[in-house]
Amino acid sequence: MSVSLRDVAAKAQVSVGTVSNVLNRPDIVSAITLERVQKTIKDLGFVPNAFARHLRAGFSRTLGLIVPDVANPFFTEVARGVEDAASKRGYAVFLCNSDESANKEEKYINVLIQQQVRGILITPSNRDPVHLEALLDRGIAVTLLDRETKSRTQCSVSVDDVRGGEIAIEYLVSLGHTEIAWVCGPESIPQVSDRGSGVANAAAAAGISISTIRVPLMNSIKGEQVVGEILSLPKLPTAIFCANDIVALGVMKGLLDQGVRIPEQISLIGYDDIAFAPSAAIPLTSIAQPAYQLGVASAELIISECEEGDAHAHQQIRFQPKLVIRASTSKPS
Amino acid sequence: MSVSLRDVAAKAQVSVGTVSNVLNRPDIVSAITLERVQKTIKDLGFVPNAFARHLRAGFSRTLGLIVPDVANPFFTEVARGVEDAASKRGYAVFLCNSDESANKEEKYINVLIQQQVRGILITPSNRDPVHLEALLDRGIAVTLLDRETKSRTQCSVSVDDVRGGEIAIEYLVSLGHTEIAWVCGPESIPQVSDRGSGVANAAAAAGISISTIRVPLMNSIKGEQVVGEILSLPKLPTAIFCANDIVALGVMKGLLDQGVRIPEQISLIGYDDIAFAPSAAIPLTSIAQPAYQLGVASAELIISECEEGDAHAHQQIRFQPKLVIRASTSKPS
DNA sequence: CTATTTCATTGAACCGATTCAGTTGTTATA
DNA sequence: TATAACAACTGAATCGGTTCAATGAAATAG
Repeated sequence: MSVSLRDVAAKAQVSVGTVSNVLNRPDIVSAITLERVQKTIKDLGFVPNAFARHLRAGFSRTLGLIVPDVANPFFTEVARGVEDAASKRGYAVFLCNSDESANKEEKYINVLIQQQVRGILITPSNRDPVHLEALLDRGIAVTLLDRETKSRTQCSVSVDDVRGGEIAIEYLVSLGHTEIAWVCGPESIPQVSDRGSGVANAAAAAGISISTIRVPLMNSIKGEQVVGEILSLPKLPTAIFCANDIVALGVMKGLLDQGVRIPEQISLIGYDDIAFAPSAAIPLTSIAQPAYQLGVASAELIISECEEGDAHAHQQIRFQPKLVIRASTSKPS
Repeated sequence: MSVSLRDVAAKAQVSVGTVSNVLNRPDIVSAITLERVQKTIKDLGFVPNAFARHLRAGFSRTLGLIVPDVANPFFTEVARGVEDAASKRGYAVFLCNSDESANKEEKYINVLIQQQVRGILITPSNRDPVHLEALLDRGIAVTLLDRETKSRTQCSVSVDDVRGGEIAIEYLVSLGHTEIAWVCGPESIPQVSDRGSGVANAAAAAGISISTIRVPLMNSIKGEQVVGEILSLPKLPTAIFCANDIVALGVMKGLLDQGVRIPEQISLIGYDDIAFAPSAAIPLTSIAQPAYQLGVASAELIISECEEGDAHAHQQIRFQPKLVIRASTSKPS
């Protein structure tokens, strides 16, 4: 069935040790043997068994990536970054989807331990992930993704969500808006609460008060449904900031259906700058996050931790979000 | 560092064989020993090393899934289906992104061989994937995903794209449209060419001719840009069928920007029924594919192939697409 | 011409879980 | 009482690469 290193050794008339050396330290093998063995490897179609290799080595060249929602374009971009960076360094990646459930998260962590992954990149569902500490005892590196650690025992790569919230509000204020609504999801989602803090900071700095409207789920249907509530606020807002683009697009549709003109009557700004934002009915102003780079940075960080060992210093990398201005925002009339 | 089965055996004062039996055939172990060993396993935090287990067994409980584009909502849904079904049967899944490149595809196949996956689910980039045959010799099951096989040596799970094209055109014809434009991508993409065949079939059956407009990339920007070309066709179409929803949303934006009313002046229909379709500026009529079920079915199929061995009969499962009618289509005026 | 170093190669031990022939102890059958 | 049948458990062999002390051969030094 499968060709083993021993088969190659027999066919090439050398010892198993030599074949192993051809694979791992070709420089110490004589040119003539090297060539003969390499030819045999090709002829037999030999592919080394990663299990056996890493069983002996005690560690693998595999990473685990656990995200709360692969369907979210932000995380697919992150995943692409992780994959690209990892495969450049010869690592394979298990992509797991926790669906925001701590249960599924724990289950996947267990699977990844069984698979002997070298490191785990994770966006934990709850704020204080105690169970991750156990991984370090097992010699599995852990890097937090899109979350910041207080503990200094691990690396993290995140985007400054507080600043993102500030940027959005500061921009609206700079345009002259004073009646602003903040449409967000459940406070339990760290991104939501951080962006909310940014909103509060900027509002305080500008000396204005901002109405908060909460949707139970961050999808476009809920965004559309919440428009009625927005339009019946005691003071009609001249600008709306949504916690993500999907919700913002729902709100946009709801407003347009009600005959509200964007941005003339109400300005609208989203978060994430998803690929579809420029092609929305009204091209959407949004806060962009460097999702791909986030993935690349986290993969490189964890791989360096795996390979440098004790020489590795834990780092907390924090990216800055960026305002992308399109047609959905303007001065209030 | 890591706790091995031998450590558990020593601590619990039994042989390694007994500990193994506790894990794999608990019924043949006496109740008292069973309990003692299980307690020890918990105390030591022992997690079996999948490498060693499968090195011995000769096969793993891991699958590989290779898709052309994880960012495409269709494939993320498929992936969710695969993951859910696989993890229900105790299998882990490597998710790989080939980016439509045969090169990357080959590279990932190699990685998956090294990881000793039991089976590979793949949407191959080219129509005739010769290199996949080699996997069968290695004892790795292969199932085609969203592609059909002519060869009877493997399973496949697909959606009838030809029928999908027919359904869309038949529906438009039934509304009374006779001037229809078909906006599609490169002919090299199998989905595009199959849907195109369906369009041609239905057009022939209805005795009408349909203008084909091709975009080089299937994204919404290209969709928006192609609107000029559509509006300058010798005969202005009363309906447009797009090869996927993303392109359709671009076309929708382009039309609305030009002041064209949808569906009064032009009806619009997409393909895939992505989550955002109902929330588009004009809710989009689309052809839905059972993406999640596609994933579940393919995972179950390949796992049964892995476990039944020779008893397994290769199957070609083909799902039917479904028309979802929303506000973007109506009778021509 | 021997002594020492260098270079290429060998082959057995090892990683950790599984498997199975074999051992021990207990209970049912003739 | 002898014997068969069975249950519970043992421990060495095994899977396929990797590693490293040991070996042999050739090159260089004394």
